[in-house]
Amino acid sequence: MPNLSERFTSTQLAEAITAKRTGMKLSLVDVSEALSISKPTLVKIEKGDTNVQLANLLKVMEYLGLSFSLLSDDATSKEKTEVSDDWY
Amino acid sequence: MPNLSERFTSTQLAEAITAKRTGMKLSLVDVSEALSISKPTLVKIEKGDTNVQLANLLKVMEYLGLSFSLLSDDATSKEKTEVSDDWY
DNA sequence: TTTAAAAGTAAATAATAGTTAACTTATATG
DNA sequence: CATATAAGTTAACTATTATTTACTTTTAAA
Repeated sequence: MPNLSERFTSTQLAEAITAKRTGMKLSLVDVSEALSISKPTLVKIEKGDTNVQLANLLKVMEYLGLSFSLLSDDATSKEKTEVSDDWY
Repeated sequence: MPNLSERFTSTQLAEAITAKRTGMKLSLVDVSEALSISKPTLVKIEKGDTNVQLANLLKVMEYLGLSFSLLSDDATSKEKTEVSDDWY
């Protein structure tokens, strides 16, 4: 059973993107051309550089079928809790 | 029971950030000064504008105790699955 | 209602990410 | 090995985001 409350670091995110892209047999140029972003920018994203536009990261993730869910450190409990619509 | 496979949109992320900040009784200026980012940038983030630096978003999230987990659309199943270390 | 604090906006400038084009390693594969 | 494809890098230039400062609007409390 996967640990659903695991935080993701930007490095892990970058690794997951590369893994998903290569698993889909897509080259950097395949993806960069499909999304109209440059290869150096895509390389930055896959290196875990956080000095990139959020919009570019989201385009890449959507194209590869990756998405986020959000976790909130809850001060009142020891566990991190999933943020849902009725959370706030 | 929270739905752990729920995708988050950038709008929902923005709303969660504002909710967490106000819940912590912090003003925009409190956060922007603590993180050395400008108030207009923080407002952009809280409006769900994705044309912001990932680094700035992550700083805000970390400060407020929010983090991501990653979901992968798995082509072989109907469910989205959590990305874990042994996923790729 | 007056005041103060916070939220939100705007415009000019500064800072920096993104693009392009070319080049250099790597990694297969015939 | 030789060749082709992909990965990764670099530098000059362009495009865009971030900052600063100031202002307007909203909210809430006295």
